[in-house]
Amino acid sequence: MAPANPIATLGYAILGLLARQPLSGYDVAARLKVPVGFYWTAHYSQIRPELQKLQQAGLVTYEAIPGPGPHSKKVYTITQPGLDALRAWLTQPPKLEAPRNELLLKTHSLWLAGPGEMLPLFRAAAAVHAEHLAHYEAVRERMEVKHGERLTMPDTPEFAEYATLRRGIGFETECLAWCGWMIERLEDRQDRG
Amino acid sequence: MAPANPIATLGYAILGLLARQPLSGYDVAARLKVPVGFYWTAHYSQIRPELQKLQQAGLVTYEAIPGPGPHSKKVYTITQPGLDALRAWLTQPPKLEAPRNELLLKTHSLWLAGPGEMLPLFRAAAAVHAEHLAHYEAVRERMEVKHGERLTMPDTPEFAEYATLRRGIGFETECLAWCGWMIERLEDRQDRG
DNA sequence: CAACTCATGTAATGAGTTACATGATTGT
DNA sequence: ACAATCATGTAACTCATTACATGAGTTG
Repeated sequence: MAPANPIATLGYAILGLLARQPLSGYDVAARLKVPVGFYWTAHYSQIRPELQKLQQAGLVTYEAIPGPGPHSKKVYTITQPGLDALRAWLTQPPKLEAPRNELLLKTHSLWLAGPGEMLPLFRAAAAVHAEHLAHYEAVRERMEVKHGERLTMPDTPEFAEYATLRRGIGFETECLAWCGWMIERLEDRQDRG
Repeated sequence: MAPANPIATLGYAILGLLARQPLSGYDVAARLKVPVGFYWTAHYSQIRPELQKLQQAGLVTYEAIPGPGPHSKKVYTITQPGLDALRAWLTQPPKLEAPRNELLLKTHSLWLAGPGEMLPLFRAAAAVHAEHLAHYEAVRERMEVKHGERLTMPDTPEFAEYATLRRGIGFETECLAWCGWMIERLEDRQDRG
């Protein structure tokens, strides 16, 4: 039988953020868009109940700061049991992801449509990947200038950030190359009629 | 207001399979493991109600073949309206995917653990990607030998298959390279103490 | 003054997983 | 005999998205 309140992966994602610094629920949501959003996303309405669970389990605490809005701002901080739980989860082998790529799904049926109809999809995808790549490369250069040698030391938060960034750059580069190949193939077909 | 019974992406994934050949529910599930499973997966208990919806919407029909088991085997075939719906969906811009990569999430917190604890994760991941890559490369060679020139013609199902395969190869290659870099970094740190 | 961001909260719906049950065929 | 595969079906559950509501502060 599984434990009564197993912590979901999202819970660990949140703990991972709070291990770096205390954050409000809104700030957690913002970081689950950028930069963590590249490999794990969640909406605020999903984050809220998860933070409550973590708090009830004693893995985080919060301090309510009376703010200007209708609700007081809650700043969450990770506790020692929270850090322990996060460390224990870290070394567990990750479960395989369920891949979901709608563009590839469409690609699998692209023989049903003409090249002219499908080209815009790949051009749009290429543009998005190019934009991401440019952004990541800019962040990378800033990091390399700012932190230098520290980015080769695996025991710093900066290295962890840099490592995920490298993965993002590799991923986007590969996507872009594939889109380029697809566009080439489709344009070639279009030209020949 | 959205239509009463909008077809989910999974529905189009199924239609895409049936556009190639008639299949039983079980066969659809099998193909949503391999080879479509690389970019879209689903369990049989999810596929079943989706097939029912498609059938009620007139996009597929089925023929019940009395089989040996307790239930008669149902072989589903796509209809003309089904093909039309699939073609219309094809050219719609795909919605952005919610990325979920647990290994990257752990990487983001790897500064909390020692290199010796994290190394097995990356070695295991590298092994899985190497295995996938070898498999894809084998399929690719078989396809290139068997179909040759046809793989450059975007209006054949073979090209569509080949195109998604190329994406898989690129993806796995990139994953492997990144895992290799991570292992190198962590081993280096471990050796120096 | 309209639009946007910060910041919390609720409700409803849809997507996806897990576990279970039935039963014939095929391979070890 | 036992396990695996083929093949369908049901129920309970968790995960995730969407839409909505409140209200202050900032920017063009």
